[in-house]
Amino acid sequence: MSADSGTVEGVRQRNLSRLLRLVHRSGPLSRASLTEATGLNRSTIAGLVMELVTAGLVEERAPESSRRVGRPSPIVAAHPAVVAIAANPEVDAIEIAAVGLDQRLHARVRLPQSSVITPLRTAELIAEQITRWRSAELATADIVGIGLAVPGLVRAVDGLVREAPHLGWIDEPVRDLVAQATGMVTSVGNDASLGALAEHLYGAAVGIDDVVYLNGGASGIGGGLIVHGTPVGGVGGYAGEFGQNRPGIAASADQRAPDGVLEDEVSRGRLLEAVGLGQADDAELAEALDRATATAARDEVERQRRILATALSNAVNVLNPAVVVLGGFLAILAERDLPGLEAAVRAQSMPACGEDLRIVPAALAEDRLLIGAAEVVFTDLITNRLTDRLSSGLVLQG
Amino acid sequence: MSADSGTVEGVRQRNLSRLLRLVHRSGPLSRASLTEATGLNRSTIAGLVMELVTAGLVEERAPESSRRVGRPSPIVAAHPAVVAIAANPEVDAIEIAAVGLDQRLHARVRLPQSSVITPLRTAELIAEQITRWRSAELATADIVGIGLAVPGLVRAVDGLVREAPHLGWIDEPVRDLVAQATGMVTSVGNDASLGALAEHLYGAAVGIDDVVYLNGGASGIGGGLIVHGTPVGGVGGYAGEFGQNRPGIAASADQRAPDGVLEDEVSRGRLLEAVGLGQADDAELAEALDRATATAARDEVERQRRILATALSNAVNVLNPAVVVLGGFLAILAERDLPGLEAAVRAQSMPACGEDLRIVPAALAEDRLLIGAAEVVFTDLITNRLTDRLSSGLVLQG
DNA sequence: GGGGATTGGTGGTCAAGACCAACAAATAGG
DNA sequence: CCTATTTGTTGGTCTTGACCACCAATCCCC
Repeated sequence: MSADSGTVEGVRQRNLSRLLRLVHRSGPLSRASLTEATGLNRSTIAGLVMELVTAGLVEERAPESSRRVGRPSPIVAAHPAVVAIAANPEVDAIEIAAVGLDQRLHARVRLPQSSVITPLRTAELIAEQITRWRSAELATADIVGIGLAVPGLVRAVDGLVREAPHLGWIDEPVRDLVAQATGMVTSVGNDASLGALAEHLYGAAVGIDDVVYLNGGASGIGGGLIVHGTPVGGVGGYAGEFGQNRPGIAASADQRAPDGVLEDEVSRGRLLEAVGLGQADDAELAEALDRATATAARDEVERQRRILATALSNAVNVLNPAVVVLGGFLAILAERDLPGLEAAVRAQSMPACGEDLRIVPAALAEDRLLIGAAEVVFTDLITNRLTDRLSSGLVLQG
Repeated sequence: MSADSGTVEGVRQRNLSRLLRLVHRSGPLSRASLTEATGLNRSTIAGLVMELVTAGLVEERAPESSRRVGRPSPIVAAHPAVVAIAANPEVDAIEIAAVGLDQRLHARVRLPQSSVITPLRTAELIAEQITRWRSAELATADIVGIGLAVPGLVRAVDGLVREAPHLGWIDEPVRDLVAQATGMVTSVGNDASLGALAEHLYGAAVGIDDVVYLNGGASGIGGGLIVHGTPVGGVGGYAGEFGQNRPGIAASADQRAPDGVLEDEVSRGRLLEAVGLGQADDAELAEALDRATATAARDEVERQRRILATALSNAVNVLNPAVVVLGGFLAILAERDLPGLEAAVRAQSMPACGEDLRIVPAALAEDRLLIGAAEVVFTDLITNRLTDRLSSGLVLQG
């Protein structure tokens, strides 16, 4: 409301946002490159940067030796003290991290839990961890908000966790609980959607505006969409649930679960079973699959790849993405023969849709969920909460 | 380039666009309601409206008797002379219309063709029709561009028709051909995507930001997506090809085409066959289905509805739309028991995704394709080409 | 070490656009 | 006919950014 988009003051807001977004996403940039990227005047850039510096959001550093003619341009970087707290509650543990506006991971802990974590306990643990960090790693930090990645359906409007089967949560007002416990602005999102966001911004799909992301975890298959460069939520914010789709299965012999959904057929559990493992992490699973000589194991891999290919084709036909990013055990399945999978998907898609398509494994490690959760906080800060940070520079008038 | 988004001049551009978009989409509005809708100052609105009036894009009319206290506010309406030409080439005919910025259909013809129309012939026919109209219905009209709705895959960047199986077109530079023949700005889009756009703006999904649209025609099933209130194209612009998806079919007895795609199973042809008709339009088909007593016909309807429900569920899980709009024979299938179809879709979707979902038949008649095609022209005009229309009002300074 | 090139800093001017306040116009209702 | 209310109209103000000129800083290359 205060930053009317139609008014002249709004221009400055937008330009400040553009600048901050640039240095946040692209990393440290010289002032010269900022003028080039934005098309604004040198003096304008100088003023905008100064405002961001005084707001404590950005830092200017001595220029690097650029190996170029001319006066070196100072480097503008995100202020290292600005951080967001990201958290990811799981069945057996909760992971909490402090992610910097400069894309650095300032701190990170994994707090194992003896029993399944509750929403209230989640809020408590986050609050405790923040106070602990505040007197140590984050003593000088400027915490701008909290982002949660929850393995379940999250209603976008109010951060209510509708259902997190893995955690046993139903209709839990997680956002409000955490906000109350910490007194900080909090946002909650679906873990897979946040993974998609992270891969889009910093991972395997950087610069790609149309992305389909599927992640294979122990509990099933989740996913997220990027359309026009922005994450897709749908009305409720529940979009991306590829795992619940009913896949077309060409050969009926390939079907294991009658009337089952994708994650019943393409599952980590079935892969573990096929190689005779009880529990294993992704690396162990990949290795076991590499070693496996039994035809049963290989057949299971091929079966799952066939079904996955059809499921991906359906998504490709509808969304025509430039890139499909696969994470978790789906990446393992894919990487056993990436061109083969691409070919299989192309064969079942509209030819034109297949042309521009690339299938790639996820590039970010497990902290992609935390990065994505933090990113939501930063996006909110940059686009909506900038005005509040820009303290009164109006004294000059007197 | 000229209208930098970060500069002050861009503000006026955006405000002019907002105003014009409002009167175009919402119809005639009083100046008072424009100030309320935009939050801009009265005097600002006056200036903006005047600029649009002098540009010939908008008209001011005497105020209506508002039955309210106070000075009556003049009505701002889209200028009735501003029109876009919309065309829709089909197998046996080409349909051409002149759609007004005021949402009126100024003129419309259907030109039957003895043989399948070629791209070149399409361009010629459009050009001829325009010259014909120019000396009659559109004598005083201000034609701002041409929009084509093509039943096939259209590459977004250059308007190349990659493949229109129905017309036998492959890699035809339709946009350039039409632009050359007419000398006018031309845009080309997939017919179903344009139908989705029309339903979103003026039809069954007005005000809904997340829409899935499926249209059942004689040649198959096409579709379009609206996400965040804007049409989704994907990288190439081929998004929305639901018909090529491989549906999950729960009961193998329901399968007719082995390894077939959705439009092989759910098809107008199979319905006609089931009721023993050779050719029929949608009304006749609906009536025949109503009359049909043979269990074979009813079974076929139920079979197609089952498969359609699964296909819709898949889309609902991934996109979490607020509304699914069904057109063509899919509307006939759906309307035989709309709550039943909704229930079937809900049963196969994530519960949360199903909650906010409504399934509705398309509200616009067959001209929805033409409306959508014209809309693309208007959107381009409003967002990109406004600058060119605003002729030099700089004389006042002297 | 000097010349050329690029960029930052400062100070000032200029144009553009939106806002604001006061006034005029037009209407309903008494 | 008069008043209250709403809205158009007008002229002035404020903020913002562009542009310019000049100087200083720093680097590459000769």
